Amino acid sequence: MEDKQRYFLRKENKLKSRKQIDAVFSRGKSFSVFPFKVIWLPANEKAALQAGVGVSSRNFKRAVDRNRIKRLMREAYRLQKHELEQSLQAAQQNLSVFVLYTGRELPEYELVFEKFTTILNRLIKITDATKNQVDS
RNA sequence: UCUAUCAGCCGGCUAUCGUUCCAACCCCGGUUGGAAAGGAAAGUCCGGACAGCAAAGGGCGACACACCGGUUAAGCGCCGGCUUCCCGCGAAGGCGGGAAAGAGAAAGUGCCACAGAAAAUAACUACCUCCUCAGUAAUGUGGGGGAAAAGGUGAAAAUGUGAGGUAAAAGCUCACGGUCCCGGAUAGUAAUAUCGGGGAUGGGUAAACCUUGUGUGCUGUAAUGCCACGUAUAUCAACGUUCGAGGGCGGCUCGUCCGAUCCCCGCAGUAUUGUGGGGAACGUUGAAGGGUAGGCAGCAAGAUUGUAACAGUAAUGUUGCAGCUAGAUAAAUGAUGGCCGUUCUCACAGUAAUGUGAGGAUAACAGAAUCCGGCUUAUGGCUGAUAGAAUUU
Repeated sequence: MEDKQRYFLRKENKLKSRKQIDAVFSRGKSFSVFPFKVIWLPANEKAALQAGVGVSSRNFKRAVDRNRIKRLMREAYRLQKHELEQSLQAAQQNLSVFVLYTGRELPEYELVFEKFTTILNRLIKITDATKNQVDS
């Protein structure tokens, strides 16, 4: 059969530069999948897909809780992002995504995993739609 | 068994998928190996290291500190001692524990709730005395003065007791005390204690202003140094132009800004040239502005960690031996399982200790961001030591 799918999440796949993040926030479009808010921008100079996660320190005062949520989000993203990558490759597009947690309570891992499935599906739909626009 | 204090530790092994850094290897983005949060990493409250800027000297102001000695790189920390106050024990000398907002109230100003006549230039009642009036008188009315000894109030009422003294009294005088000041002896490094001498007799409050003494330049690792990149006769003002092409500003960079020099014009001269003016270029200062926010160093071997011995009442120090122990930057150290251990609940067996099975939990407070020494705050469980209390034998 085919090779086993690898689930990397390296430095190159993360949205790290302050400039890039500011660009995503100022020019990107967004949608919500409670308790998450997704901001995306169909452009990226450095890689095909870069993603970042964030938690407001207004809702979570302690750094321990913020770290926990960000770790859960990264884990859920890491295990499910390969489909989005394939679809991007097919559409020949680059994408920057930033996911914010807007809830006020500590989430369970199962919930985060589920919600990320729907988030990634919507992103795939969006890329397919833009692809069709380009084609037509 | 419970409470308090101190010290130590926070599960172990393993599977799958991953993260950051380091090293090695090669097919150059993969493989293998190693390392990867805390006692508070927190608050940013003190003190330093390190770095940059500033800097003649003095005064005013502001802020901090305030018994003594030791300790330390340093400190408002820590250790030991002194004084005062509080609590307990004791017949007492004293002992044990705790706290201190521990310089000055005799430089000045202010304030002192309620109660009380009055809270600081004390006369309400009661006391003494003088005058007036009434009355034979005792005495009483009104007014003046003396007087802090008595009363009650209060956290606090003008230094306590006794004697003299007086119309009544009063440190008014005397004796013994208390408190404060000055100078002395003894003990102690000193704070201070004890003893004796002289003088004074002023209520409290400085966590009221204040006074005295001592100390303090400012900013912080986004410090700071270096590299790369960006744009190109492309801002304005002032002053200026030689031995060499850089300097300065900003977190960084560009640009503004300027020089050597170059160009143009006038005048003198045949000419090299001299001189004057203008422009460009550039230097310094100031004002205003655009872009970028990437990389490296700082940045991980140190007032280092563990341990032993020695010195010291202790804080702490010295020496020996062993070890290397996170370095991210939208910020790594994780997610999901399994077994063992610990613990809780239920069921069964057993007099009981306990055993078996099923189910649950696996910890609280909390996440490095330049690094150390402290302080403060948040904190569940287990183990050990010490002290106290209760119960059983």
